[in-house]
Amino acid sequence: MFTIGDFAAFGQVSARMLRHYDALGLLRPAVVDQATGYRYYSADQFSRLNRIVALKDLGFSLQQVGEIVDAKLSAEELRGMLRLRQAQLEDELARSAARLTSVEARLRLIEREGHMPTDDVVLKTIAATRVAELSAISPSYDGADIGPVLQPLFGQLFERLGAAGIDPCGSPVAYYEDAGNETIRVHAAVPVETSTAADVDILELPELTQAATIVHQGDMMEADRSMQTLARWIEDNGYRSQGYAREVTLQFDMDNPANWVHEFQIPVTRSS
Amino acid sequence: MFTIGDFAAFGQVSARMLRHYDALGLLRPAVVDQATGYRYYSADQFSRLNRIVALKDLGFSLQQVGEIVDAKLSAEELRGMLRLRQAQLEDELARSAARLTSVEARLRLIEREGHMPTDDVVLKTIAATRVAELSAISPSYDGADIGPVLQPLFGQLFERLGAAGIDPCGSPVAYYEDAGNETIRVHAAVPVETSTAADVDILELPELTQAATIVHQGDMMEADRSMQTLARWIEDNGYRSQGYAREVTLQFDMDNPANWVHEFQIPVTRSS
DNA sequence: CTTGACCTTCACACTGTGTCAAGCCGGAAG
DNA sequence: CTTCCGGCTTGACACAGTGTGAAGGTCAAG
Repeated sequence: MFTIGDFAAFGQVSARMLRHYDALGLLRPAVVDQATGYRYYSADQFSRLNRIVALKDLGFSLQQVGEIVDAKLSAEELRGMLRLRQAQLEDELARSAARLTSVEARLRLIEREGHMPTDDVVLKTIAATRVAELSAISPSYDGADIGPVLQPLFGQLFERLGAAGIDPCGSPVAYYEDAGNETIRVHAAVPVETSTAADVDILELPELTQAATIVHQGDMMEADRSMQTLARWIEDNGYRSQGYAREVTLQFDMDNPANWVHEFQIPVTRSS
Repeated sequence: MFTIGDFAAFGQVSARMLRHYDALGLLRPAVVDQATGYRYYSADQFSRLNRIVALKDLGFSLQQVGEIVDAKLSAEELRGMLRLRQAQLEDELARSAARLTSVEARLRLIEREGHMPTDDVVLKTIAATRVAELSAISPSYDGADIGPVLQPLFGQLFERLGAAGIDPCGSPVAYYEDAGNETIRVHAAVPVETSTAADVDILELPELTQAATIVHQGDMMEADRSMQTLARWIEDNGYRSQGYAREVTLQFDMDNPANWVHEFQIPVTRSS
């Protein structure tokens, strides 16, 4: 017979936990003194304690541990749980590795620049969106060329939507495609509910399962700065860009570009 | 200006969390309507939100995130935190990998035997212990040879301790060393507080930083079964044994070996 | 009998997040 | 202008596993 303290010390758990297991019915003391309430454990209960500890160390919850040790599960169910746990652990492993890469990237960055970045890149999922859009050709990828094409395009888009009585239901999005001969096709889009409209193209922007995003504040002439931060992040964190970037306009001020806020989104995949 | 719902949807967090961050002072809405209490966020707050999310994704706690984004930390402290986090992540990674190995080992075992083992191996740390001991030579490692040497040895040990008025303060431990010529030296030890004694050897059993342990119930003649389970576990889980095993007697019944309970402890290290 | 170590129960704390309930508010439709 | 729905507010409870502390009873040794 062991007192709770002795049993705990030998079993590498705290007495607190033994009481907890008792309360959960996971491991009942062999004897409880009726008068004093003292718990006493027998030596052969170490087996059960060890099963519990072993299972818990595998990362199962106490409830799952309970189901497993009390053999409420068939071998088949058990296999299932273990496989599930295996998958979870593989996932966890990948996630930890990615975090580690990110932390290391940040350390490198801090060594290089002497401070932490204030514009932070975030990985997110962007849902598919139905948009109304217009497009046009710009002579180059240069911000100085794109602006004069894009802005009137948005003007026209909103004008036509207004005329058709269609309301935008989200923030405007711009994106670009190679159009050959060094030119690019500029798309001005805005989320809508309707699926038909006369003067504008209605289409579905596909989901981006994983997109690296950064918020850019200020004039689009300085977009390069943010795009470079983004590009470096993607490389440093072990991703590869895949497809065209999108620019979401979060705040627009006709008079003062310094007040603009955009989010850049680049679809990425893990590079192996 | 974004309502909490819009801000949340775009920032990939829940409105619940934004309220939480508000309460923590981590991210205050740009405007709170005094009359209604409605929170309104400005577009440029996405930067801060993203910093928070990025840091949180690195695995920092909200409190740490708060310290970091509010720049209460020098670059040096920041580096420190990142390094610490890096170490933690490496640790986590190793732990996850070990768990994964264990889960896989268990799956193999279940495939092989059709059920889960009921005797579970647990990895633990065993603290250094001061013991009083006697030793003798046994002709072989065979249980049939060891028993007749060990039992009288323990008898003698307890007798001498009793005569010297020294009380054991823990469970008896046996261990074995090669003594050349196929023989082994058998040690019978028991923890004590004193550091001097006449008739017995007093020494310190070294700490076992990592020991694979299993509880064996019943006669020591069947110890092989448990030892084999232990050996297989060590191999399957990517460890290597290192040094001599110890047997701790947790329950002893003079008359009925079936009631005996022992724990076997084998020091191990991760095999690369 | 006293003392000190150990036991009892009960309760609160942490972290990050979900969810529920009761009630107010904003905007659109009738 | 009313009515209605969806979104907002606060407050609370919950989860899982563990630590900690208080208030009080018990065991064993001196």
